[in-house]
Parts: sequence; structure tokens; C-alpha cells
Amino acid sequence: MGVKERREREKSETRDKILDAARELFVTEGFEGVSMRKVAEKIEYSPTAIYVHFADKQELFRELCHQDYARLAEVFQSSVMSTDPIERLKQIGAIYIEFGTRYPNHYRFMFMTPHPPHEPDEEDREMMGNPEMDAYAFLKWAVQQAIDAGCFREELTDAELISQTLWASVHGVISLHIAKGCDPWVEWRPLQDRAEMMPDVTLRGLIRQGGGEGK
Amino acid sequence: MGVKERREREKSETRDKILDAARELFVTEGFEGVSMRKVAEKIEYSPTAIYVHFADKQELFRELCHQDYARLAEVFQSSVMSTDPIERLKQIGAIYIEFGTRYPNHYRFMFMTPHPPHEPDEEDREMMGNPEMDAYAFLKWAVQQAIDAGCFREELTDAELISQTLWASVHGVISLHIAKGCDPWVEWRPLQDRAEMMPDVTLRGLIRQGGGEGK
DNA sequence: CGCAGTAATTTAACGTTGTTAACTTAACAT
DNA sequence: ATGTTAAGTTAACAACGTTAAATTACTGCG
Repeated sequence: MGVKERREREKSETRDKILDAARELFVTEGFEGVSMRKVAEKIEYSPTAIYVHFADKQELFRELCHQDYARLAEVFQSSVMSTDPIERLKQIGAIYIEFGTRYPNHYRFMFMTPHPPHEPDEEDREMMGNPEMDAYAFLKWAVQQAIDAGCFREELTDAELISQTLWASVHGVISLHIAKGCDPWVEWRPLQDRAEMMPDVTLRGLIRQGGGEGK
Repeated sequence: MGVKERREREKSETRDKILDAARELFVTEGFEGVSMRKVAEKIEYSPTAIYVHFADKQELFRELCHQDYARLAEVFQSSVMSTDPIERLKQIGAIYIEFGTRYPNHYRFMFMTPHPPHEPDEEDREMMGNPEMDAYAFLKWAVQQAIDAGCFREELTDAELISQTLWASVHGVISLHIAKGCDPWVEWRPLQDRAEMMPDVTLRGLIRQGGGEGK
């Protein structure tokens, strides 16, 4: 009775086709720039066919970013090599910035756009807190390592709070760049300079003083 | 021949009526949530009447935020009292965060949303760089004061770069709060804690070490 | 007064959007 | 053959930003 499985496979195949088409448009056009009709046209389906697989536009692109969110965690997992806790945190920051600048529309939708609250489904709960699939959890793990190694000032014991501070600092650089990077009002310094400076400054503000950290 | 003046006054009055109605809706509904039709309905005009005063929706809300942007600079100017440069920078950060949390939709439109590039008009050029009307210029001035007072490490001489770093750090806190503050994925620490921590950490990372800065 | 001109405003419409209801089609199970 | 299920389509709705054309109100001039 493999017919049910085949049906499911077929369904998830068209689902993936939708997601792939949506992603391709999304990368260049952004959320507002992509319409359900364009996505449908791209895969030669009728617009309403999408609604068989996704409840609405939000859910389609939420799922899309969900996938790439997990991919970010994988990149963290696979390319953060340093054994030195502080160096590791700098690497995380660099990869995060790289992600944000490479996929600004993803970044904007994921981290710069408020979404209506939604209950985490089973798949979400599976990822949540797992450093291999949850980029934030990975950051938190790295922060805890740094705490345990005694890198930070002694009053800094809350890994959650430190993680959120580190995240916010690099997020500030990226999101400001995406939103206002072309604004002539500000004489922007090169993104690279800002991106290098921020983790350095923030970590300096966190670490135990006195240790002569050269540059 | 005061008739022309009266006409102009009348025109700018309805223009202000439009702006006020738009602002009121904007504060609660945000950019996407407000339609030209709703604004028009609120002042009992037809939707197309707005287009006599503003080229399009973007320009209407750009002008709206332009006004409030100037007001932010005024608040900076009038309530930042400290004579100590570092304390002053902390005050600026606090006021900025206060602004972002009080008017999240303004903040989102002003600092979290990319806008098509537009040539600064005469009014813009008048404000640009003037600390009394340009909040960024005010920050830059305060940073330069801190540099001149020898507060920062000696290699930190670029007021522009330092300003952008400080801005990005507090912007990171606010924007992350606005965009993801209700996301159950992260165990957010209280906003107040994050808001207090960030300027402290960033400034710590910037100032000359050794001076035993309590707390 | 009457008449021309001008600028504010409205009416009606266009094209696009996300989304829903009703229908068709095709494949399977009995 | 027949009924069931689910994917997909057609047609439509309401709302949106925006434009062109018509209308109104008001001014200046004879």
C-alpha cells in the first residue's frame, strides 16, 4: 500500500517547487515585491494552488526563512572552529554579518519584520534550543563557554543576557546597513570597518580587564 | 492682495490635517496598516485629495517621520544636560531607546525600512549636520566632545565611525525588540536590562582602560 | 453683474494585490 | 461501476495605490 506514501511525496515535491520558486523571487524582490501570482506563474500553476500547501503568504515565506534559518545554524556548526572562546564569538559575529549582507531580503524578513505571534509547531520545538539547528542556541552555547572559561567580568553571569547583547550589537550593524545604508544623510564608513569594529568593541566591554589584549 | 497668502495658508492647513490624521493612524496601525483611503475618510476628504499635497504614500509618511525626526533632535538638544562626555552619551542612548519604544511604528518606518533613495531637498539640507535639528549630528558632536576630552582609547579618532558604532548598538536593541520581542523562540531578558546594558558595554569597549569606572 | 481662469476636490476607473467559494479533474478503494 | 478524497482551476470579492477626467469653488477683471 505504498500509494499513500507516493502521494505524500508528490505533494511535498510540488510544495518544494513552490518554495524554490518563492525563494528565487524573494532573494531579489523581497517580501512585498513577490506576489502569489508571480510565484504561481513561475511554476506554471494557478495562484490558488499555493493555498493547498500554505495557509497564506506569511506562512509560505515563514517556512522559507525557517529553512534558511536552520541553514545558518548549520554554517555556524560547521565553520566555527576556534577553540578560544572569544575568538569563537568573533567568528560567529563575522558569519552572521556575512549572512545578513549576502541575503538582505531574508535578513529583513527574519529579523527586521514583526510577525504575528504563532505557536511553535512540532518541527519548531525540535529545533529550538538545539545548537545544531538553532543559531541562537549556538551563540548561547558559545557565550556559556566563554563564561565558564572566565573570559568575562565576574558580574556577567547571565548567558542569555550576554547573548542578547552580542546579537543586538551585530544586528544593529547589519540592519542599519540594510535599512539606511544608502541614505545620504549619514557619511557611512565602509561596512567592513563597522562590521569589524562592533564585535571587537562589544567583547572588549565584556571581558575581564587588565589582560593585555593586543588589537 | 493677501488672498494668495490666505490660499497658501488654507492649503497648508489641510496638508497638516492630512499629516495629523495620518500620524494618528500610523502610530497604532503602522505603514502597511494605514491606507490612503482610511486617512481620507478620517478627515472626510476623498482619497485623491491627498495627492494634491503629497506625490504618493511614501512621501506622505516620509514627511510625517521627517517632522518627528526633527523632534527627536530637539529632545536631544533640550534634555541632554550632562557635562561629563561619557554620561552624556549614555543619556543620548537612553533617550533614543525611549523614543523607539514609545513610537515603534515611527521607528520601524524611519530606521528599519529601506526607502528608495531620494535627493535631499532644501529643507533637508538645512537640517543636515545641524545638531539642533539632526539627531545624528548631535550624537556626532557628543562623540567628538568625548574624543577631545580624551575619554576613548587613543587609536579611536574617527568620530563618524564611533558614532555609527554607538548608534548601531542601541539600534540593535530597539529594532530586535520591535521585530522579535514577542518571539517565543528566545527567552528575552527584560527590555530595560538589555537597554541599560548595551550602552554600558559599548562605551566600556571604547574608553581608555585603567580608570577604575565603578559599575 | 458676467465671464474667464485657476486651483482644490471629487467621481469613476484601472490594474494589482491576497484570498475564498465553487467547481473540475484525476486517482484510488470498494 | 461507483463513491471518496484531495489537488488544482476558474471566477470572483474586497481592498489597495494611483491616475484621468469632470466638477466645484473662488478669484480677478470687464
